Amino acid sequence: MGSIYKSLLIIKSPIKSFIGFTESSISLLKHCTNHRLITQGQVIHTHLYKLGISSHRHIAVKLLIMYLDFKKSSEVDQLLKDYNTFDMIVHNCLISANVNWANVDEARKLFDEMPQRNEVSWTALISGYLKCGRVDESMELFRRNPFQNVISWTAAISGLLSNGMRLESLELFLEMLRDGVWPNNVTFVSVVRACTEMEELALGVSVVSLVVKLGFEEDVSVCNSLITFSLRLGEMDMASAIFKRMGKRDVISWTAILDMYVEMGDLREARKVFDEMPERNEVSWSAMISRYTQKGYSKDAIELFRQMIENRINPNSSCLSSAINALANLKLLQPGKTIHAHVTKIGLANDVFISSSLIDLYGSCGSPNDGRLVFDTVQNKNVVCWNTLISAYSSNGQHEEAKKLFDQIAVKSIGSWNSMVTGYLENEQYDKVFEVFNDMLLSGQTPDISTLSSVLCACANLTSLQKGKDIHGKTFKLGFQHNVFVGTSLVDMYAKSGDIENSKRVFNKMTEKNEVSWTAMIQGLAENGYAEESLELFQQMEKTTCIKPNELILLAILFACSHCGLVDKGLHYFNLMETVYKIKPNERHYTCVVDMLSRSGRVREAEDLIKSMPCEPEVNAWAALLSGCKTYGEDEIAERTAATIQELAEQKSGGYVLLSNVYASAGKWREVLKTRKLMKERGLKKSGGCSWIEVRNELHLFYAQDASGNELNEICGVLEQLKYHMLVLYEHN
DNA sequence: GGGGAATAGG
Repeated sequence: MGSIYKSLLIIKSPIKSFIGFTESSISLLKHCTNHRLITQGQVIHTHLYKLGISSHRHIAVKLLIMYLDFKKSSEVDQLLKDYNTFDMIVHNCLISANVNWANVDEARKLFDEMPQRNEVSWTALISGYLKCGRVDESMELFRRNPFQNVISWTAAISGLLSNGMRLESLELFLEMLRDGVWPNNVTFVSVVRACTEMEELALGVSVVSLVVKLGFEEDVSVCNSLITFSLRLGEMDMASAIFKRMGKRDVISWTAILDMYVEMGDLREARKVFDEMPERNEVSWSAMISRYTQKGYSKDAIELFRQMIENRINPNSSCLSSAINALANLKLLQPGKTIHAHVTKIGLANDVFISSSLIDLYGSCGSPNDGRLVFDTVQNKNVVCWNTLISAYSSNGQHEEAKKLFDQIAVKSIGSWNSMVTGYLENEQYDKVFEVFNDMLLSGQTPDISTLSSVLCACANLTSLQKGKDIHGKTFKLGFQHNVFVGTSLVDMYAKSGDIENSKRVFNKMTEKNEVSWTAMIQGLAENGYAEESLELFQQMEKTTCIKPNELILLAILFACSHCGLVDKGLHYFNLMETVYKIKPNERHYTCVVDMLSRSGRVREAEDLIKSMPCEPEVNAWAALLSGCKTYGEDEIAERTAATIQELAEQKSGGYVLLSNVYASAGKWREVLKTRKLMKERGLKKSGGCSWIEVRNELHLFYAQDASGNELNEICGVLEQLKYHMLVLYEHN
């Protein structure tokens, strides 16, 4: 960036004639075109005009290209007027400009008009057809091209590749070799990309030998594409070997190797490369920022984005969308809105990547309707925009809107289906999860890892073992049985359904286990009463892996100790939490310990703990304490605790529910009714309850809020009768 | 004047 301003100063300075001035002007104009520096380009134009050389043939062509690229039609018209010979070069410029604007038909008209054409005219049109997917027309032209050279071959090879015709492009490459045309560095770049996309390791290696034979092993671009090839095929050693023996490296080489460390899961090393890179451009910044976001380090991503702005690097659309994603993860609406405003200002509001990130941001921050506003302004919506808005609606419980959108999508992607599935899952509407899943299978869409994990999660929550087993079967059919996400979901599903044997079986067979997998198994064992095994597994995890215990694992451990009467062991782990594991116990951990102490009769200690808590105790903690008091006859503490619960009940709906449950368990039905009535009067609502039954492998769910009209009356009638019977029974006893 | 390599949303 700095160099262009210096060069501009030279032009402005009185030294107007030096050797190579024309060449300098041309490269400056090229620079302005490539970097979209329109104002600077115009300044240069004015100076060249004043110097009387703006109509110099080579300069005029560059000016024409620049204005064509900036779509400045009046300037283009003026130049064409000045440039009185409307020759082949001008024609070629106009053809390639039209190709860039996706006006290939206009380009064809110009091509047909030409009295004389050269290799450039042909190649421009051949690649023009390929760019808009009109392969047949392009190939027809390619076969008729009288000026076939390495460039037109390369154009066809890479064009076929970008149309997804990988095999055809490689066949064309072989044909080219048979024709006796030698590939150059650009050809190799395209061919290596074809091998990458086909994941053809052997073929790629033989291409490498050809690269060496023809002396391109020192070419930076070729090496860069070979690094990417190695990375995509998981050959990390090969990638770093190529990088190490490169005599010359550029930003792209460095960015590619940075990505290698990220792929290997070593973000710290990636950051080291990033910090040590001799040169960074917006793509390098963007790579680092987007990877931080993807791996869940949203705060680091935002921090890097801030530094980038401070360093006056212009963020590109990838960067902006990653930054917005990071903000969405952190639910930071206000800064997100600032970027939204900025994006609108610089004219990127229409970018599909940025727009879908914005939709996601508004959805994550609870404003799906603002996401809708963004959605409506996007001109070229793609399926991701649709899916993101669906997720935004459904994760905020607006299922009708989500469904309406979903039905409007003409060509649904796997993501569209998954958005619906995840939406219902998040809102605990498990029957809908199965409904969508069945529709999906009927439509012919194959589920992916995400779908199966979600559906298994629904099975786990419904403890529907039969359905879970069906899905387990499907994972084998689809070849996902070794996937870590699917495996973890299966472990969780079997554990939650009480089938601990199968849970263990799946866990032991898993080839890759992550933190979540271990958590699911440890938790599963603890909650199914296998406290000792759970503790053993925990110790095994600490010994054999480098996974650090998380909040949930420790909760499971405390739970296990509590239910097994291992009070001292439980207290031991509780004390290790902050000192060794560096995890601050939350209210749920405290509840567990309070419960543990109360159950074992150490009621006074339990009360002391609850009172010393740095966070607000859960109602459950008080309830555990109260039941401990009852068991061990600690009337004095019981009285205090009951008063506290009564007090809490005044503030929270959960308190009343708890209170009524406490009364219910004591058989005080009149008190229960009184509490319920009190809740109603105070406008407190119990959070939506849900129940279900499984009849002939079909799930039927009932929601508390679902019941309406006659159904509700019917249910209420039954309830009233039940209540009456209970009262009568109680009074008689 | 024509061909290409690194980053990117659900």
